[in-house]
Amino acid sequence: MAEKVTPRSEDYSRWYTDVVQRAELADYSPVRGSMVIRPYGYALWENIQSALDGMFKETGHQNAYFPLLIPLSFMQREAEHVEGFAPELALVTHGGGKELEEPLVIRPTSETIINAMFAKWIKSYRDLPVLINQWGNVVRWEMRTRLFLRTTEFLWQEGHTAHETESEARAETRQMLDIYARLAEEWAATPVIRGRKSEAEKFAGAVDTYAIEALMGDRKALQAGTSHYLGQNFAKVFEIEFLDRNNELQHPHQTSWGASTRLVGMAVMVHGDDQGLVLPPRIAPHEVVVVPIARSDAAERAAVIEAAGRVRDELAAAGIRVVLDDREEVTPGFKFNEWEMKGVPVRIELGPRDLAEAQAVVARRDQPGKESKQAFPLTGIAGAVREMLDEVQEALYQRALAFQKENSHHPASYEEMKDLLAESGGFHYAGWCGSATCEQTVKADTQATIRVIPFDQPDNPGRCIACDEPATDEVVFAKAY
RNA sequence: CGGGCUGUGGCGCAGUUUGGCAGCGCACCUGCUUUGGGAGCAGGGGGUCGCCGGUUCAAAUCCGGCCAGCCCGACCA
Repeated sequence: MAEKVTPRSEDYSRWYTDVVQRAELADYSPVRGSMVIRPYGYALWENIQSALDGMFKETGHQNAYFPLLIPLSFMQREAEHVEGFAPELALVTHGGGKELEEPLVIRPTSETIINAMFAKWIKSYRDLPVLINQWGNVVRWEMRTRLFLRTTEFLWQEGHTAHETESEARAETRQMLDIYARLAEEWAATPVIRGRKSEAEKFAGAVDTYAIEALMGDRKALQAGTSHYLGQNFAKVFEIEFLDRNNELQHPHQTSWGASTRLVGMAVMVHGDDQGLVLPPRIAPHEVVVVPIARSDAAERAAVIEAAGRVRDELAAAGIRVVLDDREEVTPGFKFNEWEMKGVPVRIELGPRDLAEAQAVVARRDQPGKESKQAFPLTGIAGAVREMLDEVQEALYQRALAFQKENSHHPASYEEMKDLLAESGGFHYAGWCGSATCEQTVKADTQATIRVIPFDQPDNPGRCIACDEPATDEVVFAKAY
């Protein structure tokens, strides 16, 4: 596989690109801006996917699938929506050797086609709520791309719901944002800030956009999931109407919400180190790798391999995702480095010395080096490893949380914020008067944008960091991906 | 789309200044010895030098054009 990666401190961008490729998460494809997700990266995505999918279903959503190709005219119905997406649309103009009468867009998101269908399906308040999710791919013609973080085509899920009332729809929006926050925090071990987007940052066509924002290792913010309250905007233009309980015609209130393979990039950037990936156990394709240390003596070798197989079976029986690396063509030292590159949370080494003492040597990925290795008795090893995996999960979260706190600032003045942003990035909590002008001023001066207006607000938001007028909210400024 | 860098076996590069047999390291294949932190030795396979054109006896090398990728900015999950 691979040797070393560019050190994180030397060049974070290159470090990220190196790690993604050398850990075999993804590779560049022949098509500009698009990527191939390799089996190891896809396994990671599948774990994220199944965690989310489970939470969606627990909250009453059903999966469905809508087509990739959307009539251009559908996209044009909602004015803000088309304006927002027009620059990044990919168009299909020919099919079957002929020019199409109407161009088709490759979906950048599916609000329009889904709502066109909702209009057919929703007639009565008894049809509501409609709670639908779709797993699929979308295409947005991006100028600058980065593996997982921004590619022309990416995988995601998009939820689309319709409700009788605004309050019900708004509650749905918040519920789904909470699910994204749980995914980030409980599964990906990444603390996030929950909040609302400013007018400038919100989804094209939404009334309100909510998002979770996480802090990456280079102190830049990453939007890790969004949830939109769409109001009746789409319902009106797609003529979705239902008869309410008073026999009156109404437009439903709607939501949409999405999270993408970007979450894979987030996990890489939050936890990785100079040895490569560091994966939170709950989303890691393999939670444990067993590496037998077998010398040439045939009998000894057979005994070690057999014992390693038993350890593997015992862990698997305990529900742990475990892999036995019994390759003979590479040395144990090579395997250690390779699995560290791939971020496997726990490694078990088993050699003749261990067999003699009925033990195995266990190493944690989040505590690199030989020093942190410890020996566990083979008896009851599955339980001990289970416990260690939980500790690793928690330790990764606590470390990321400490990093986020260290890099969250409450600048006393605009000058201070500008200096801090130029030096080191991070989250900057500051008052904002609510004007787009001040938002733009900050962006022009510092490249930082309002990432979120957090739900958690202080009693008094103080004064606007840019204009010093009384603030309406405390917001989080940061440079973002 | 602007600025910068780079295109030479799978990967990383040298060779380009001064035109003259296409090389090195890693990876790959075979064999033997190895195996507790990226093994050793021996043998072997693999490249129309990004593409098109020009100059020349001769082009990876000089000239013109084009294309692609990466990094930095404006747009975005």
